[in-house]
Amino acid sequence: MSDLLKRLRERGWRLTAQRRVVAEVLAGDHIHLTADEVHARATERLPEISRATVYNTLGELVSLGELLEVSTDHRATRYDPNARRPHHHLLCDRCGTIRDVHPTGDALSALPESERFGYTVSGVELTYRGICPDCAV
Amino acid sequence: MSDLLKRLRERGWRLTAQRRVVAEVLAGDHIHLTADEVHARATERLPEISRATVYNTLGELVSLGELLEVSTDHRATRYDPNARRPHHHLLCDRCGTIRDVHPTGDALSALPESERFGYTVSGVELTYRGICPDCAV
DNA sequence: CCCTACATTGGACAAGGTCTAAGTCAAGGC
DNA sequence: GCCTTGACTTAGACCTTGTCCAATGTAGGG
Repeated sequence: MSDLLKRLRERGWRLTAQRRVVAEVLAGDHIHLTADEVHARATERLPEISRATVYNTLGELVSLGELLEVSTDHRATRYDPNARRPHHHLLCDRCGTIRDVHPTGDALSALPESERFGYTVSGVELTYRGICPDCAV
Repeated sequence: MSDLLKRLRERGWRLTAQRRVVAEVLAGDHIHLTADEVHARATERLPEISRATVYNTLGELVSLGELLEVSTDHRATRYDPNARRPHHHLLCDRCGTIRDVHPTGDALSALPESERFGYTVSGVELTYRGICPDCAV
């Protein structure tokens, strides 16, 4: 966490209370909050933080490569703090819970040249779908 | 296309002019329209069709398994008529164009038991990202 | 400790999508 | 062929998510 803040400082980030709180709220594994959830949790620690600042900060962290946007459905975008460790997602179709997973193999090389249509392919996202243990009752 | 309408009729779908037009608009390969685009094209053939009906019809086709929702970014959901033929997607990060692709291998079996967290895994989506030839200039 | 460029704020705005109440019509029964 | 009825459609209000802006506040270098 303090690593993150240090890295950002080195890149010229001005360290404000708001930005620190947003970074704190996002720390951890299997964390995939929406912007509004981030705002709600940030408000607990810093009541006067505004929605606009949360959106701004999330956007900055995404462009700095510290945060990943995950859009699993037509609802709110979720933010994934594990941008520095590559991984994929396992999603519960009932409750929407997301887990980080690490499949074997290399999905990128599974796309043959003939299926690339002239695109320069730079990455691949895998989203596994299923029902989580809590919803399986 | 008439196959689709026939299948739906057998499942108790009442066949209206609006539903027929929506189905017609979605026919074809590499078609990934947003709801508003569907509405715009449907309006050309049936000027009085409403937005609500387009949304209703798209939603019904999705639950019937005839249509796939694709949410690649934080923008409008796109609808993919190739739900009956399994495939994945290749997406241009600049202009958002989507192509249907068929990678080799079985991504489902690439997720080991230890990474399933007790979920019943039923499917997997692959989204390749890159730059399309038109944007590569 | 001051200055200033950068950050934050609240509220207006926009896009995508859902809901409702009232009117319309497909299709089965006669 | 016509009636009936419950499913379908409609317009528009409304909700949620996200963006933008002008005014205000403040981190951090000098």
